[in-house]
Amino acid sequence: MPVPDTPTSPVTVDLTAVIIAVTEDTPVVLVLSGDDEHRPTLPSGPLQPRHGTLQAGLRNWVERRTGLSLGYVEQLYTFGDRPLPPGHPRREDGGRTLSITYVALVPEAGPVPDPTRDRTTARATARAAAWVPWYACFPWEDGRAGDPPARAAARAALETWAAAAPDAETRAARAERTSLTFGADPLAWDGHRALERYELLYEAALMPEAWWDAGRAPPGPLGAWSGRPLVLDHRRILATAISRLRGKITYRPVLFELLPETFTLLRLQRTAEAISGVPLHKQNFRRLVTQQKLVEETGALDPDTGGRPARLMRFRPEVARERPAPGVRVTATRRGAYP
Amino acid sequence: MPVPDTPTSPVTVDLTAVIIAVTEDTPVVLVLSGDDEHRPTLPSGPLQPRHGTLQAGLRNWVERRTGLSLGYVEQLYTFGDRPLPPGHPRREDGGRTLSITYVALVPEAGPVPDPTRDRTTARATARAAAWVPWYACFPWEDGRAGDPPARAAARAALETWAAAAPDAETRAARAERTSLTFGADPLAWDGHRALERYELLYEAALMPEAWWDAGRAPPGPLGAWSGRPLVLDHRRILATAISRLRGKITYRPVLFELLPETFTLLRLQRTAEAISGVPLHKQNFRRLVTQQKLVEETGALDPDTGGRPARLMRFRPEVARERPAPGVRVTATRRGAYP
DNA sequence: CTCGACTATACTCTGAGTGAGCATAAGGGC
DNA sequence: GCCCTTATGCTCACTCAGAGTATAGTCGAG
Repeated sequence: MPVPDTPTSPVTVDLTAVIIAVTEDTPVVLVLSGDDEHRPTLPSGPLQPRHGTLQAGLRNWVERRTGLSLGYVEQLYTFGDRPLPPGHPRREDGGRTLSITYVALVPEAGPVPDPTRDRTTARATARAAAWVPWYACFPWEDGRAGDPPARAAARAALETWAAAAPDAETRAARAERTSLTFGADPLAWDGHRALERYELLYEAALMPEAWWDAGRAPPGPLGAWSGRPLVLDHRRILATAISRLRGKITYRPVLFELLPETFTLLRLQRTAEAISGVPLHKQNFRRLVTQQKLVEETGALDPDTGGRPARLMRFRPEVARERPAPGVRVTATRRGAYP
Repeated sequence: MPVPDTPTSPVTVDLTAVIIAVTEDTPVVLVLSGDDEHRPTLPSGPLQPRHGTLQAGLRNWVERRTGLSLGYVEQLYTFGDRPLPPGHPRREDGGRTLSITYVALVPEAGPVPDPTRDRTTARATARAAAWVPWYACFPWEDGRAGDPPARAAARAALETWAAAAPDAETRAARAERTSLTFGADPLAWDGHRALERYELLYEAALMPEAWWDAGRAPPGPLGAWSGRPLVLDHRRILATAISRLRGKITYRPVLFELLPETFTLLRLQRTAEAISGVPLHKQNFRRLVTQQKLVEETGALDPDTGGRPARLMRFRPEVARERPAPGVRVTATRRGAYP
């Protein structure tokens, strides 16, 4: 319902993909090799008239850029307030760029992205694709091996920031948010708040992106704990995807999108741990998965388990009809870390 | 990263609001009086250059259209594949309209929308705003008084549709989806699947919108069970909002956005029931809310309870720091319906 | 060929949380 | 005071989840 006398913005829409896999118990995301400043970038491309639907447009871009043909795809969020490049406070025509972002899950065994594929079609934009581990970008999010040092470092930096607030009220508010998202009790750590944590760190100017977006250089090296930045707001987008996924695995059987047709229970557990960033109790995890009837036996055994061979399982899709919210509960073991 | 040789679509962006309140235990949504065919429409307006952020643009439009100034607002979904008006298979310039949709929650006690406010600013587009009960649009979603007749009617219509499938495979798939979303067991009813249910009914051509979108008139009256349609895809958007909200109240304290500053526990329960469409066990609900420390006593009593006066409570925001997922569990009482 | 390392799998114990319902308290109308 | 209404307190049974112990297979070193 456009109103006649009101101008509308010229808008460019970018379709951006967060493509997730879990390889050797490591959660990874697909990026294209860096921009001018050598920062990795998520695959994306502009929405075009020939794209029938938004999702079709996304699949098309990903295929052209990386050769990957996606399976599970889900819309993530629409970002409209992109940081503008310094020196360009606003586009001349008053327009703006929207990013409609999607998460895609691909099984480890899926085709490996092949940038040459793109080059053969003579695209000037072809760049090398690579898998980057999530936790290289978010070291504080990986609690699988116990409370990571980066977590304490982030908390300390935030506490300094909170204490430096101009007035008591701001100080209290900052401390409140810090304790809410980075609370010191490892048992109360809430994996779902990954996005909140990134946003807090950004706001506290502890992420270099905050400085770049402001058109300035970071005051100094921020330390290894702060992780690897991506171009523009792509690290924020990745944080959004992580938060969303961590929630989703608890009530929908999406984990299986990340696994091959058959897998062992340990493999399933490691995948759940990779996504949630938390160590799980092995026996209880198996009990949960089996008595929820999420999987069924194939009858085959995995030959290279190392010890006693594990049974190979397969996902049982019927579970969706039987249980309202089939998924894996993720509560960290009290002892922290793997046994 | 636009690619030089690829055309981009001219895109118009519409910001659309699903504004929710609960009045007298009825969940309602704010609509503007009908379009040409007298169908209600959600408040919306085009994104403009002067809007700083998407959310600011939305708030601005809602304020201009209805006089409401929104509190809690959350992005819902971006729809890009709007049904095109019949006779216009595609816009001449190849462009399209995106709808970025938001859910807003307002307390019952909030200001009542006043369309005259808009008229005084001489907008030709001013139309009367009204609150429409959700369940007028989705009669099958309201299970508070026990299994509603509309639910059985919808299921029956879907089963007919499934049986009429051309081949056995399609037949099985349709029956599967029907039983997944509309399963006959009232105990297994999953409130979160509201969107899936609407989409299934749409696909089965049991919603008039499906016919309109195809450029045809529905073959006949569909029966009261099919509920009240909205303009374009707005009923789908509302279904998306319902699904999202039903999920969210279980792990975030958003219910309180719908309530005045102080309220009785029964009022809180009725609000939870209104949103979830399911009757709750009174004593257990109180136990949950109190021992989760979601609320605290104000010391005051509600004078017009009817029987024994109820204590007035208030939300305790500190709970967000103490509990990872503060919210109200919604499991229907086994007996169904209110006692 | 036996032992030890390693991993898979089975089972037990225990306490917290939840579904259900009974019982009691505190108002109002008559 | 009786009865209706709603609020509030409490019990009981049962399920499920966290933690840990115990047993079963397989491999490789000695």
